Amino acid sequence: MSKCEKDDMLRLKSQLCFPLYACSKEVVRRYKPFLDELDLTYTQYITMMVMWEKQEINVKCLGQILYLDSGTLTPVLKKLESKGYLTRKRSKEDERNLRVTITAAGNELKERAKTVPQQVGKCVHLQPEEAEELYRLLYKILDDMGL
Amino acid sequence: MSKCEKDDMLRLKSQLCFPLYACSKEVVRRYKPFLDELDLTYTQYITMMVMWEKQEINVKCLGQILYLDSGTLTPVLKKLESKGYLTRKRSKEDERNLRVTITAAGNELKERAKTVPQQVGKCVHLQPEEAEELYRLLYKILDDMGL
DNA sequence: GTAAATTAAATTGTGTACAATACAAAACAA
DNA sequence: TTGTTTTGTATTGTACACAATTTAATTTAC
Repeated sequence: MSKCEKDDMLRLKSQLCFPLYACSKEVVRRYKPFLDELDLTYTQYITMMVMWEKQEINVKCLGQILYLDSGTLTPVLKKLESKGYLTRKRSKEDERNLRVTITAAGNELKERAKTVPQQVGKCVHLQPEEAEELYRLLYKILDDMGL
Repeated sequence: MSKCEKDDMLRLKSQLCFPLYACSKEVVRRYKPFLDELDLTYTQYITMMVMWEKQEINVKCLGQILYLDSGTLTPVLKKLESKGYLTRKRSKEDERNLRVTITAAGNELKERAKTVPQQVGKCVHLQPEEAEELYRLLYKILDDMGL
């Protein structure tokens, strides 16, 4: 077998986009075993995180927060509705807006999800200052690219 | 409309996984206009980056470098083969291995792709030291999670 | 030397992502 | 007003991403 070591992959390694892409996928993968217990996918999980916070929101707004469009959100929200965690209803004032509202069951799920962040955190061994710096740099890029 | 500002999204913002996930997607999106000119998707692009470097490799090996499995790579490689950028052939020594080899056309594509990194780089305004630190932290996480 | 285990790819099924399009409701303009 | 534009959501089509399964080839264990 030829060399599989990741030495002199200068081009790939020099791009910054690649470790970002790979790291994102690997970290999300670390969530899977814990989210499986809640029968949630990662996308459903981050959607519920917003719902726990906001309780009620429309799709556009949700998409701005999650950096997702209606093409992605519509099926996710329908799935979460079918699981009984939220309801979808057109706004009376403006029929274009779809109001997404969390249900009691949705709020109860928060209790069960409480330990997920810490459990995943155990898989990523960064010093607090490092995590903070990483956090700062990622948001600098995000803000910079202009939501 | 209710508040769409991303204030007090403490939960979402405190997770580190989320900015990683969002940032990865947004940066990849920045590649699209440039990759469109080459008729390459992002996944095809990073695959070609490895091929430009290695010239020949098997699928397993490629997957380890790109953090992708055969389920993702097989269709990508077939697509790149149909575009004439590489060939796929079982290894003589071990028929289980599929050798992926870059073609002359594949190598020629490298010339046209040369400017992509700098063009995307213009969209992300990090200081060199910041980029280096981000790079270091991402690879620390990746290495830490054990390829 | 053959059965069992392992390995590498491919296939299948589910779930994103997102561009492009469609469509209906609301805002705007002449 | 009535026609035009904009806006919010849904739909369609393409392309990942990955777990799980399958298949075929090689290795191993005995």
